[in-house]
This record gives sequence, structure tokens and C-alpha cells, in this order.
Amino acid sequence: MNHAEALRAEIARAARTLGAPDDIAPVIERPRDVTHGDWATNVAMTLAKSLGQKPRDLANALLAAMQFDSVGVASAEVAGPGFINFRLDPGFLARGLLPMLADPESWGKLDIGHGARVVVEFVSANPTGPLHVGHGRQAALGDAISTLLEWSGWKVDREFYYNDAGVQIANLALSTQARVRESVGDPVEIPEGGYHGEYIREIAQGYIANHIADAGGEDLDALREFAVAALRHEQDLDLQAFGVKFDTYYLESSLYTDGRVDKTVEALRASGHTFEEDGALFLRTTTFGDDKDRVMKKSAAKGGDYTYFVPDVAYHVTKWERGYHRAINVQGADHHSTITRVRAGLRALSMGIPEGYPDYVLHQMVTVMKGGEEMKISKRAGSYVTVRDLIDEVGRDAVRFFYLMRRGDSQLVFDIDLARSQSEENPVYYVQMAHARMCGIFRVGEIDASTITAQGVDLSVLSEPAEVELIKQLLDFPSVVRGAAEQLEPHRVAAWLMETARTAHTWYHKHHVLGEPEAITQARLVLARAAQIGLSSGLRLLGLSSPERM
RNA sequence: GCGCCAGUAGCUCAGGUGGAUAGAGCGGCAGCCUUCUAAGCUGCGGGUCGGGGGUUCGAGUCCCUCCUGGCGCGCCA
Repeated sequence: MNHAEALRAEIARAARTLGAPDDIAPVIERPRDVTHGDWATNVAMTLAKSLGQKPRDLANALLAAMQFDSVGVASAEVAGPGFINFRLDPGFLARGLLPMLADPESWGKLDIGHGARVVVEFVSANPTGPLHVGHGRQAALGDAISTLLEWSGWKVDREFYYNDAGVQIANLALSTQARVRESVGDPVEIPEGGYHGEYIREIAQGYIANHIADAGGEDLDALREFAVAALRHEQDLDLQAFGVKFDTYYLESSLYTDGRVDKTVEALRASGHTFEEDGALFLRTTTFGDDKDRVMKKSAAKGGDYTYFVPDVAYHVTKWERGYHRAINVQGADHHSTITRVRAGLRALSMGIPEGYPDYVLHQMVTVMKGGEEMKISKRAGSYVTVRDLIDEVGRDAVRFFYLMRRGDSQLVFDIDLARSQSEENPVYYVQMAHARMCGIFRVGEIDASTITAQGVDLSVLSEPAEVELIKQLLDFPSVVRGAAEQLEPHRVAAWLMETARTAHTWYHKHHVLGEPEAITQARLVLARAAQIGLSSGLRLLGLSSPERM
């Protein structure tokens, strides 16, 4: 139990002696204004009505009923309409740092998942082109969400779903074929809905070099296979450059070859939730909250194919059957209409899959500005900025941080020129610099930071305001991780990092560690070590490096 | 027309699941390197939290409504 939980428990105990219900869960929070103390509670105001007392009177009674010593409270007072402000003993507060020094690796980790399995699906780009900046946002977001879940006790698998079947792949093969033929002098005929990017030309060259017998590009199967393999390889390189690793790759095509799509359609038919109209097969998704029923299988006149959401349903059945009773999909907001459809399909199957399965984390669109103009992202037209372009421009850490420092549901404008010109002013350097400075203390002092313990050190000398602020900030980390994991919002960790870096820089500037009286130096080395651990923990959680010098 | 997401300082955005006088970065201005990294620190200026109602001790946060922007609403994926 940390000091905040201990304080909350003591407030609850005192409140019960005054007649509060047994299940009372007092809220404590860090006041914005430091003159309001280290912690504040509004419990007297929330209880006032039910106990029939004035908030301030109740607050005073609570104070009288509380035992301060056991929870490290040095002083407390009633303020405003009925807040109770608590001031903690500095030494007591600082001792909260002990666990992180004893075990830096596990600091900030919790067990709310109890080892249950969860699959996080993200990126899932069609193998029809390199990864663009929108995929980059997903890669950063999905990877960070996965790590957050790991830190909070879940057994996480990162999964990439390859849409390697269907119309777009056929167009890819035809586009490649056109470029192959172009190279032997035939006129170029990029098909309707085909891909015009320069990379198709490169793939065509590769195909020609590897398929001497098919110089005319007649073998469409071979073309498709070659192009998909080449683009998957490209995407792998992009992800590698970004430092994202997947545990599983699931191929849409396998859903067809192993009969799962047909099986799913049969099951849906048997469920009674389908009907035929105009020669097409429909799923009655309106039964499950959709605003219109959706076609599952096109009419013969339109080709008789399944629409995209049928394999999607089959795919999510495999997630459930593979033992993932929690699934999270990270997708662009332009896919939000699929949510209702996929969930409707899963519920129509009556397999016991719950209503909210799978979870979706939608992120808003990324727009790219270059030279003051918006660049339209279009794989088909071949104009876009790739993830690798960004990494080459500003570096992996900066790109990741840039993606993660804002909430997923705000639109992101990626200004290429700005990212380049600000590469030295990017907030990520600010955070990493704070870490490097802590490392610098140990380097100059010729001290192995990992040997620092609080054994025999009087931490009560860490009483300067800048020190108390830094300690409190560091102690916040576990609850930030918890909130970020529960809400699937990695940007909270980024915000915590920037705030922690700020307090660390201020402390570093105001107070010297080395060369002070022995007792001061010893205590401050403990704090420097704690800040080093804290910053590198947050950076690690977001997939960023923690340089020891810059 | 319907659904989802947004609208907070000049710009880009934070504001745990209602709390006290709404914050940061960038940009602007003025200072700080003989001591652990100046990729830093300190100070100043900057606000109708899109508009209007409501809920309550208290609203940037919750409810209603309107305005603006983005994304969806295919027998496309």
C-alpha cells in the first residue's frame, strides 16, 4: 500500500466512526495549488447531505477522528467550502521512493489483468504499399497500448492482420503486370482502382529480374505472389525501423483456404439472422443496433463475392476461439462503421461472445503538411509520406513521442517542415535530457547508480519545495500507468514524462547533489536515482530510448 | 438528413471518472554558464474553455440545444 492508499483508508475509517456507510471510498487528489497541501479530500462535502451536517463542521469532526502519525500527515486543515487539506511529513513522503530503488524493473507495474490473455490488433495495412503516416500513428499507439496492458498484468499478443485477399490485391497484381509490360514497350494500362506509385515500378523490375521465363508478365498468380511478398517485406522493414514487433501475423487469405469464411456464413444462415433480397445475401444487423441491414454476399450480377466484413467476422471468431476473451483493435476513425457490423455478426452467431467484443480504439486522421500545403495521402495516386520518411527526418524516438503525446481522438497534423526544423526542440529531447542529466551526476561522481540504496540515509532532509515536488511527481507514476492502461490512453504517460522532466530540470538547476554536506549528498543521490528510474521507466513504456548522455 | 470524434492563450495541445485563482510547449520580451550537460533555468505578457440554456454547494468536465470542422453512412475495403 502506498501512502495515498493509506491516507484514503484512514479517512474512510474516520468517516465510518462518524456514521458514513461501510463502503465509503473517499476521493483524494493532488491540489493544483501547492499552498493547499499535498493531498486534499472533498469527502466532507459529499457526506454532508446524507449525514445532515454542514460540510465544514463535518470536516472538523473528521480531522478530530483521524490518526495522523500512521499515514505520515504532518498537519491538516479545513479550507474553502469544506475541503480538508493534508500536508505530509517530507521524510515520510520520501520513503515512498524506496520500492522503486529496490526494484526499478517492476516499479509502476500492477496486476489488474491477472495474467489473462488479450490480443491487440494494429497497423493491419493492406500489402499494397509502404506504411504511411496514418499507419505510423497506429503503430505507435498499438505498441504503447500493448505495453501498458503488459505492465498492468495482462498477457498481451500483438497481432497484424493482413488483408491479402480480395479486390485490392487483384488490383495490385494488375498494376504490377502493367508496369512489367511497360518495360517491354507495351502501353501502360493501370487498371481502374489500381496503384500508380513509383514503388510498383520497382517491384516490376524485381519481378522481371526473378522471372526470366515470364518477361511479358503473363503469370498473374506469380505477379501477385511476388508483389505481396515484396510489399510485406517493405512493411516489415518499416516496422523494424520503428521498433515495433508483432507476435502473430494473421492472413486474411487463410480464412478462405481453411474454410472459415464459408463456415461462418453457414453458421450465420443457420442462426436465422440472414435473408435474401435482389439476389444478395443480407445479415439483419439492424437487430443488433445497425441503422441498416448489410450485404454479406453480393448478387451473382455483382460477382457473387463476400463483402469485406464477412471475413472480418470469421477472423474475430478465431480470436475468441484462440482464447482471447479480450480483444482490442486499433484503427483509424474512418473504419468506425465496421464496429457495429463486426459485433453484430459475432452476436448473431450466439457463441457467447459478449456485446462489446472486440474493443476498439479509434484514432482520428493524420494529415500531412509540407511546404504549407496538405499532402493528400493516396496509395493509388502514389503520393504520400511514409513512416520511414519521418524516421529518417527526425528519428525514431521523436516520431514515436510526437504520435503519442496527443490523445488518439484528436486530429493530428504532421507538419513535415516543422518536424524537421524543430527536431532539436522536440519535447522528447527535453525528457531524455532530464534523464541524461541524472546519469551525469553519477558519472561525474564516479558512482554506480545501481548501487544506490536508501539504507542508513536520512531522507527527511529532502525538504526543499523543488525536492518535494519532484518526489510527489515520481510517486504519481503508478497511478498514471493505471489510468492510462484502464482508459487505453498512452498520451497520459507522455504528459507525465514532460511534467516529470520539468520538475527534474528545475530541481537539478536549483540544488546541487555532489559536493554538498555528506547527509545532503546522500539523500539527493537517492532522489537523483529515483528520477533516473522514473524517467527511464516512462520512456521504456512508450518504446523510447533513455540515453545516458546527449 | 443520421451516426462517431473534436472546438481551451497568437500557434500546437494537456486538463484521471465534476473541486478551490484553467496549465504546458512553441512563438514574443527581459535575464542566468569559474560548481553535477545552457537540448537547461528564472521572470513578464497572453483566456467569453465555440454560443446559449440546464443539473448542484461547485461545471472546461455531466445533460439539452444550436454553430463550426473532420470522418463515416456502397452489392468498395
